[in-house]
Amino acid sequence: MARYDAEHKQATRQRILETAGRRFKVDGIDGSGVAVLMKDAGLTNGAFYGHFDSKDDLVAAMIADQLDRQRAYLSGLEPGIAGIERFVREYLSPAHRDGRGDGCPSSALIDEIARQSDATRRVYTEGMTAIVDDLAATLGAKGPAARRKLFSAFALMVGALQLSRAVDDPSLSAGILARSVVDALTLIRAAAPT
Amino acid sequence: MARYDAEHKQATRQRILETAGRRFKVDGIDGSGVAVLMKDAGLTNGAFYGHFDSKDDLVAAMIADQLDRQRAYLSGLEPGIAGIERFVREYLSPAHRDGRGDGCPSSALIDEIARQSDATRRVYTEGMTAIVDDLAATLGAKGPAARRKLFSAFALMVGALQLSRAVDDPSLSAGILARSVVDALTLIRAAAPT
DNA sequence: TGTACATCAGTGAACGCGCGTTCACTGATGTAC
DNA sequence: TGTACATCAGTGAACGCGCGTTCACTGATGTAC
Repeated sequence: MARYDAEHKQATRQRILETAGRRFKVDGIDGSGVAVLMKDAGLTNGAFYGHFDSKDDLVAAMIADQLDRQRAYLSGLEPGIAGIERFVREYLSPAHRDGRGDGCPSSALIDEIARQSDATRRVYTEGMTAIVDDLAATLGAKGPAARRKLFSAFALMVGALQLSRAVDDPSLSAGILARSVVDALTLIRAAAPT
Repeated sequence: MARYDAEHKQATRQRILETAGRRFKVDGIDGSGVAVLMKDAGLTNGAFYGHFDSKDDLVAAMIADQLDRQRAYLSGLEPGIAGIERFVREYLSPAHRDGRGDGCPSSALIDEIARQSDATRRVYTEGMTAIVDDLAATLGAKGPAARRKLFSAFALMVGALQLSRAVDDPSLSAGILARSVVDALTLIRAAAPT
């Protein structure tokens, strides 16, 4: 292979992270093999270890990357409660339910994250705290109580999306999403200062 | 091996279901091998296929069994809102967070359930609907709107327990549980007829 | 009552396969002279 | 300007291992005679 300029290897690593994120969210972490991940990224299995120490190392990096992307998406919304309402409606939509690969890493992987290495759980905790603190700031809410209220509201969103995916009855699935939009917005409004 | 009485094989099947339920909830479905499951149950790998057609078949039977147990547990609580409050507090407790193996199958496995066969998702949908309808009946609530409200409240409980397990900061984990008790009870009270 | 046999839950070795990981090798290009 | 060489991202075969599944076999007991 060619000798590349300085950014090339970094770009390949980023490409592996992107495609691995999608794969992991669709098939699970245990359900996705390194060889398949690399083929998705247009490479062969052997090249993996030039970019990551191990699959565990990739998992931690991929969680960090996914939460960075989610945070960036949220920072692009209009400020205040209006942007958050938009977020809640998009999150609890049939499109998000049916598009795991492009969706929220928490809703697709949280069961497995709880079983991962200390490093991965650390990175998840940091990423989620950053996101929730951003949301609190947008609402003008401060302090640990506001953070807890927003984590609780986010928990409802994660749980509702997961239930809507697990259930095989389309009208029940749609009903769960619709109801949880109302409930999530109620909890979020209660977290904003009056 | 000995020739056994009529109940023997049924009892063995039940033992496999119990131990598999615990294993799957601790290590995940993809993370638990048939040989290990059988060793847990005091048998060797080959005996498995005398009881189940495949690992997929076991997974569906195990989800049905786990939800049956959860439903039986709920039916043993005192009737009315008092029993439900007790359920919510036990569900969102540090003991449940730290005891995946003995806990709620939804909180441990819902990500994976969404990726399972049609048969497993069918069984999950039926089991969850039965549980939620029982809760609605206890509250004296009826109809699809009450069902949706209770599914939404249960989604909050599932999501909050999962978040409390995924996060590596003990005080954040405890804070999420404490806050979500309050929020879950608010949503459940709002689902009861006035 | 005593013995030969049918039953069948469970055993354990073996199957092909994909897993995570290692490593000797390739080959296009930047650099040195 | 032309050529030899060092670099290093990526290749692809191979490693030991555990996976889900199959199957010929075992052996204690109920039943037939």
